[in-house]
Amino acid sequence: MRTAPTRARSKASWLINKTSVHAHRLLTDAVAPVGGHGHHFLVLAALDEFGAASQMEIGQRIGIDRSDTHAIVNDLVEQGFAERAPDPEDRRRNIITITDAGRGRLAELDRILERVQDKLLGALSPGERRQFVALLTRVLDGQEDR
Amino acid sequence: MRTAPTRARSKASWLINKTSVHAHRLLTDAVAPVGGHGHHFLVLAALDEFGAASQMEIGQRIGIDRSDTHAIVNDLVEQGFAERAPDPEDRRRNIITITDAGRGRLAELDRILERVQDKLLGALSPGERRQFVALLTRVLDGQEDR
DNA sequence: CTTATGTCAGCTGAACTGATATGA
DNA sequence: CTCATATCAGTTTAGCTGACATAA
Repeated sequence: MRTAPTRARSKASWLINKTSVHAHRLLTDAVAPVGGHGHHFLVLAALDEFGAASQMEIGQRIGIDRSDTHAIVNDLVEQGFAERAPDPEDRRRNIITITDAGRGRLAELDRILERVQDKLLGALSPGERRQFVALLTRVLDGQEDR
Repeated sequence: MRTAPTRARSKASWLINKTSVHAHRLLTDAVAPVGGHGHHFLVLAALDEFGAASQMEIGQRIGIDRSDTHAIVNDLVEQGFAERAPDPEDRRRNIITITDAGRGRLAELDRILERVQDKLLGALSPGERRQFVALLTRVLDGQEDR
């Protein structure tokens, strides 16, 4: 069954929004059993990839609000996946560091997200998936360079 | 500037969600001056393309909740873009019909969305846009056939 | 003084849930 | 009785805004 009128289907913005709803649901469903939200993965991934950072930096890297970064870091610290310490060089800042437990958690989330990816892109061949991700990345970059 | 860690970037679900936020903002910004929301376009488009329908049918066609369909149809009726009348054959139902004013509004929204599309996919060539939409459509269809 | 960072409280819109009334 | 449809009220969550304290 076609779930939408073809003229609406031709609008990429609608397609993206709808797909995003599915993606989000797949992700939250997959992550729920281990407790935690999608943003936890992003923050841990940023810490693992770029090293310890201030909350401001983390938020900018992954494109989330500083208020939300604050809350997520709180969660991670509470669960022992990250540590928050004042920056001796700039006492306005907190330096956030990923712990060993955090790296373990990250690996776990990574596996989960890999499965989500498979479910989401199940209709595409490996080559098409790469193409799709490449196109999406360019679209997103185009938006963020505004 | 890269706005996200590469390992997170490699997750299509994150890319889609982020792009969706941009798309949504572009759309609401573009539609705001004429008053109305993105869903108004979808409902009008569905009515124009498939003809008068019950609210249930409309909601299913464009994939939105019955409660929200109700509210949107209220708006459209209030603005004179659609009419709601009881179905003589099944008095549980309302038959929603698009008006001439509604068709005019639809054309207007269509032009606006075309410009949104251009802004959103500005980084892609015409051929790439077609490819992108085709891939997105297949991903979405794959999700909806669950 | 201005600016950057962190923290907190609250707002808004989207998607959804549950309850209810009515009619098939 | 059940099921489908419409309506309404309320929940949840993401993304965001504004205010404020602290320190550069």
